[in-house]
Amino acid sequence: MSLRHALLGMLAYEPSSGYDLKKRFDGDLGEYAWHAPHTRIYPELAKLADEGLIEVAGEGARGRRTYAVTDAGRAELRRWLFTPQDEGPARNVQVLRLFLLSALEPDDARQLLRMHADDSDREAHKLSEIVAALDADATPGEPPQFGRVAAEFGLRMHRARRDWARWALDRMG
Amino acid sequence: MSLRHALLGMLAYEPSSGYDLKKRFDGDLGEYAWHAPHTRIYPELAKLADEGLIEVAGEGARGRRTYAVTDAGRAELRRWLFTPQDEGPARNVQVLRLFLLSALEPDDARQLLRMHADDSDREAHKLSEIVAALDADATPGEPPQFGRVAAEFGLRMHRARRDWARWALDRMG
DNA sequence: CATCGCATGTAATAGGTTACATGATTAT
DNA sequence: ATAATCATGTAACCTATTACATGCGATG
Repeated sequence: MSLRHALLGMLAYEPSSGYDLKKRFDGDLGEYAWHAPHTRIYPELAKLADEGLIEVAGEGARGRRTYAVTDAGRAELRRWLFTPQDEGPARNVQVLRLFLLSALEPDDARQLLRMHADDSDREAHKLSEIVAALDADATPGEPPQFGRVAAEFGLRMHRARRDWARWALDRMG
Repeated sequence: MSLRHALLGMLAYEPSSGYDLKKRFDGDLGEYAWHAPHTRIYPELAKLADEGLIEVAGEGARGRRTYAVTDAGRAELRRWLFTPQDEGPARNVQVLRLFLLSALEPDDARQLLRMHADDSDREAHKLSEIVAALDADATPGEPPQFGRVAAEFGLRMHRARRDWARWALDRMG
């Protein structure tokens, strides 16, 4: 279960309320990395607090509770991040689709590969624009900008997928 | 939910029993693409049969039921494969870990990136050996071997991740 | 006749989604 | 005033994991 670690990580970065975290899940983080609705966030925060991994750091208007990680929480986050990926069971729709290509007629398979290639190409362009915008805003000599680093990851993944699909098409003749 | 489509796809490839499918999930498919335990396979097969997407094509010893896709099932599979990925909510542990790098001290982040790089390098080597073995066995002029194509995908993904991690390390100084 | 693999199932629990609900504050 | 947004919650339902269970058939 990664939700708890996503929450720990975000709280380690800065103390936040459930509502703050929900907004982050609605943004980049939720789009590319991990998503959760508020109905899962709040109970999980309660559980984490119960286990002493986070604590209420302040209360605000409208019942707002700001949480912060405890030392135990920070240790758990580090432990998780440094545990070489057990990965759990595979859940990769993209790769699944590849495996299922073999259930299709060759013509259908080719058409699908072309779709994959186009799709990745579009995503790669989208990301390269994001990357360019981030680079334009960056002040030189700054400490590592992790959004930039994650975007680069996505960019490279999509390019690799595009190139792979083209390679496969080429190979099928 | 992709399990139903995984099952449809495998049955479209060849009629099988729940037990046969379970074994496929325990192999390559389950390791790289999608995993499911038998306790999810059987109920899902029952549901698919109920909806008329598959049907019992034969019964064997020990209560064995062999299922085959119906025309409706084949149509649903095609529809799904050709629907440009709605993808559903993000669930990507790897990318999540990247986002959470920002919650760590720079030294820790560097160390983790090095772990990522080494990890991917190891996986890439593993896959390149598999690919080499597949290529050695291949008879030239054969129709597309999809296992080979899927392996190539994995290989390229790992290489891209490795190169990305090295790029990130380089960028952090 | 014992053991292993085949073949399917139930039950308990946990994790995740969707719909519905509510009250407080800020902005217009 | 009124609407928008902040902020949290309940309940019903579905999906997934894990542990436990059972009986048949082939092999030695």
